[in-house]
Amino acid sequence: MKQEDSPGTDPGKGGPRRPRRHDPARRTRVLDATLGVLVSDGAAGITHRKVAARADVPLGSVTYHFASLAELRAAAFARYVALRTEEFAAAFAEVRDRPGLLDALVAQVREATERRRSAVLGFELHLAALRDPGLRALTEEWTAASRAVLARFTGAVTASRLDALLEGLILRALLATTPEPEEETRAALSGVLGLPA
Amino acid sequence: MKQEDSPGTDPGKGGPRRPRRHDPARRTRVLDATLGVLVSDGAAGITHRKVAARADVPLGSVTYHFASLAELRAAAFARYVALRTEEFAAAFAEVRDRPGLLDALVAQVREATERRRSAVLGFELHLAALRDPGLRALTEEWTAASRAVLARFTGAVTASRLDALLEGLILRALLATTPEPEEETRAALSGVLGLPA
Amino acid sequence: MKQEDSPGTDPGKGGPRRPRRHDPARRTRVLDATLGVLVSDGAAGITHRKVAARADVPLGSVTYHFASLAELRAAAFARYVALRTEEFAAAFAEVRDRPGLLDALVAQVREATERRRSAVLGFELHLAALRDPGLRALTEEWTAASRAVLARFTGAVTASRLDALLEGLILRALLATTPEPEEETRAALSGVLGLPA
Amino acid sequence: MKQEDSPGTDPGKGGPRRPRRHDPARRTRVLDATLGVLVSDGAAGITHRKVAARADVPLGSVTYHFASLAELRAAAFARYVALRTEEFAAAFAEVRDRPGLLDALVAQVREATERRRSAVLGFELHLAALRDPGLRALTEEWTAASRAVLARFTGAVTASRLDALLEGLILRALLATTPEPEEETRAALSGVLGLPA
DNA sequence: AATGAATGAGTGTTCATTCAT
DNA sequence: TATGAATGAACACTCATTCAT
Repeated sequence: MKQEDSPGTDPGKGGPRRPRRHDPARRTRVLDATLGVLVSDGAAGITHRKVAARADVPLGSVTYHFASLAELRAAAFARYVALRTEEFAAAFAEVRDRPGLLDALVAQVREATERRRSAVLGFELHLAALRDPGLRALTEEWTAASRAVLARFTGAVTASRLDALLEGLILRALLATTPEPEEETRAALSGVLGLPA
Repeated sequence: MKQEDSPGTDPGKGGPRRPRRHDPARRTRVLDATLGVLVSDGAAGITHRKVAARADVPLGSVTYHFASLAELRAAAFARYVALRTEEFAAAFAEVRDRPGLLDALVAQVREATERRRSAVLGFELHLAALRDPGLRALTEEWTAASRAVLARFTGAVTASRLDALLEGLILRALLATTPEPEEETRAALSGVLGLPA
Repeated sequence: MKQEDSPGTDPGKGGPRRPRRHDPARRTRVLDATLGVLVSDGAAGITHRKVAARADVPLGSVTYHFASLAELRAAAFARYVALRTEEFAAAFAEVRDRPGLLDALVAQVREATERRRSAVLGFELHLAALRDPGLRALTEEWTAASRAVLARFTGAVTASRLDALLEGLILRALLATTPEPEEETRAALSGVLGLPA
Repeated sequence: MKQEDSPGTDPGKGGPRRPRRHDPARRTRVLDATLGVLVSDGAAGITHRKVAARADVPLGSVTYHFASLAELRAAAFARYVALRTEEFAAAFAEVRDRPGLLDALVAQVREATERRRSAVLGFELHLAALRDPGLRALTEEWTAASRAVLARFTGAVTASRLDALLEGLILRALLATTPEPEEETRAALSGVLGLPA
């Protein structure tokens, strides 16, 4: 909270100093840092200072690239949706039939508990959008993209049901202290898919 | 340490003054005010000041009854679960058969969009519990209570699926800009219940 | 910060409950607790709550027995002086000659570093009296009593010098990270006493 | 987040308004204000607000330059030691022989009662260091510097005794309601110096 | 006589934002 | 273009004190 020494000198304590100028990836690095803060501290825990520290950029750099906290938050959520949508599509890219689809869906639930990070971000976005209609477009886009991935195998109606159930299953899985057996997850999804349990 | 106005006088700005001592229901009123703030501003938006203003009690009264914000938040969530559990049970009290159950479930989704308040509180609790394991006991208790209500009609396994699907459907319904037709909701739930769509 | 259960019941968690009425030693217990807080947190760190907790009496009991914090502080200092004066006199009660006096004085310095508590209290009183003339009478009384003890062996003038040097030596001893050898302490006091080093 | 008055206008209540930006000496002014508060109210009486008011800077400026109160306090004490050490050295700069040294020492005691300010600061530092080992380095540095000044005339051993006695004499002088005659002070110091009284 | 609920001023600290450089 | 000093509102929390019981 005070720069005692001139920048560029004293490479000594506390990590690399900052001779950084011209840093084209900075915007992206700031957004990734923002997602990190979002996971740790929630949407309301995002502050310019925390983001700047995590991205290792000067405080002024954050306010320079993003006019307000709200803009920063929205941009970070948008980046999350872009990343997550791609990831989701990739998870189903190799799927060829219904049993394969079921496997992939079950894996989604399992992986959510293994890497809470992404799931927490998703719920943060949901809750933020519940309050801020400005984010609603983003959540709809996301939902539509997810359904489109699933609809390739099932048709729109079933895709929609699957998607809702998936959401509910992931939330339950994240909150459970004793995890449900994977067979039950599989059976629940099978039912909606019209497959034998 | 500085008495700006004599008590009882100056009803001028900002509403009625406060001759209130001895107020046994105060704790509860503070909790209800906290739930109100929670709905408006989210878990991180809870502040002693907002709660005090909404409950029409002095600031010190909030900190007196709840040693910390975390304690206040936890107590408010606990009150929500108690209220919501009772409400949920009541909604299924008159149900006698599977078609009746289906009606009641569909009504839950419909009502969530009509009275966002309670649904938002539920998701706030979920997200808070995702970060704070201390709240996990409360969410588990809540989930168990909800499943118990449903299990009366369906058995434990189906109740669990219904509960997860219900959660997902409600979230989707709350976030949708164009609401899904109620028939689709009904059909999705019917599938899990094993009823003809 | 809230008494959930009726007093007298629940002897369970957190130490003995409080069936205490009629407690004639309470005033004294409160004062001793105040001295404890004084040592830990300094004169400005005294609060009704800390004192009440340490004395295991209800908050109201402290304000009941002592009309204000200042009164409580003054009473605690007075108790300290009474205790310390007696202790000091006792330390010299068996002294019969100058060499014995020297030994006793050196012991005072040594013991100050061993039991910082009393020394810290003494300096707290000095500093408080520096600001609050109302405490000056107490410090003078204390100084006079100390000098009187020493004067029994040395006459008033030397007693006064000894007392001042003792104060300085104790302060230095308390603050030194590497303690001075006891021989040096002995030599310094010897000089004032007119004894061969 | 709320601009009550436009900057530069309203010179009305409470002194001149603040168009002050760019103020490189601000850190030092804040430290001097802190020493002022320290003298008036003691170490525990230091608050950001009192310091800000005394330095005539906004509250945020104090917290900006000093990350915590403890840091502010430590920096203020360090500044005091620097100033006081220089002053002490200056007081003995012209001393050429033992009688001159005695005069200078007696003057130190006399001046302490005349300008209590500095003496009080010294005792505040002692007491603070008694509790906070982090300040011990500062007090040791100070003691070493003082002894070094005196040792120029007397050798290390006598310097140490003189220093301790000086401390005790000053404390007694500050607390006495009826001041001791200067001759007694002189005699006490003479004894340690090995000069004829 | 004794208690603890109640109150609101005051604390340290964090922060979004502005702006001179 | 980019930075960080600067500002004041807001925050959680502590507290001396008052007062109804």
